[in-house]
Amino acid sequence: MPELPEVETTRRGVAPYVEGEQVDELLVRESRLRWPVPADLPQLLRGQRVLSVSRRAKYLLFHTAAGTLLVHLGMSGSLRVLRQPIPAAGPHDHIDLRLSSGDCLRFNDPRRFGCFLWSEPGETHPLLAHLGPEPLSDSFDGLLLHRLSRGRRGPVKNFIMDGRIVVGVGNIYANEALYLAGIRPDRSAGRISLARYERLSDYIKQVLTSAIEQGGTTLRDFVGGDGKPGYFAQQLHVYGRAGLACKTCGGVLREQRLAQRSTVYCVTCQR
DNA sequence: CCTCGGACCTGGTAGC
DNA sequence: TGCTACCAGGTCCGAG
Repeated sequence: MPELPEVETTRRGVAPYVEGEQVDELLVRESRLRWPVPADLPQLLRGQRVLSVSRRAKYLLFHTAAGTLLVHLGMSGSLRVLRQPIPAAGPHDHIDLRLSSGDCLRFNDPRRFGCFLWSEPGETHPLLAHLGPEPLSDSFDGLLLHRLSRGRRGPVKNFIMDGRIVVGVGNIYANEALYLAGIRPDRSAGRISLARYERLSDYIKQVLTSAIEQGGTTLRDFVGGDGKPGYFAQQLHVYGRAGLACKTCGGVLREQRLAQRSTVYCVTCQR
């Protein structure tokens, strides 16, 4: 599920239940995630108070005085808050974080592309060391995209999905933002003007912001029973609509694979 | 440095 | 109904 908006929605959903609480136990049922869960992670976390939950790119960061727990949801991961009585773990419920309140933060991830890692106080985890700016921050704009794209020949869609350029732009929103900006996904990044990059950065911000706002309507799902984080009720213009009519011109939306990812665009409205 | 393809996994669905 | 092939919201890594 997790594009940036859903990770942020998860953060907002779990933070009220986790912040200020002490970790009673980290229960690891399956340690074979994208990277092995460190064997000493339960010991490192036990008794620690979670001071805050923040987000960097698509990583959730649980800060404690002893260090920071890094969580990534990969392609299929989710975190849910469970209240007492805590239901039995089901398939793919790999990790439980038991809190002193009696609540439980449960990690489920069928594909196991997610991760639970640790970083010591004051050190930047290697996975976070070379990340680009947050898309919703002021340091991300068209000027940055224009500057970093000079000389690059690869498709602009790959460029904006490169976490070293800007983080958090996943496949769905890359497709959507390029459509809204009127830019063909396969155009060379280095041959796009500053004006068009300003338009593109604006739409990236807009589409992520509105998706986060809509994600906010599903917060209760993180506490409740079946816990399927709702998919964004967001109106998608192109993603998943190959072969259907462009909402602007009525033409048939075309599909192409870029970097092995499904890419949908309108040949008329995107140049 | 840049770009590309493969890799890691499981589950759902389309097609035969 | 059953089997197979392909696809899926991410992103790291190594080869060229």
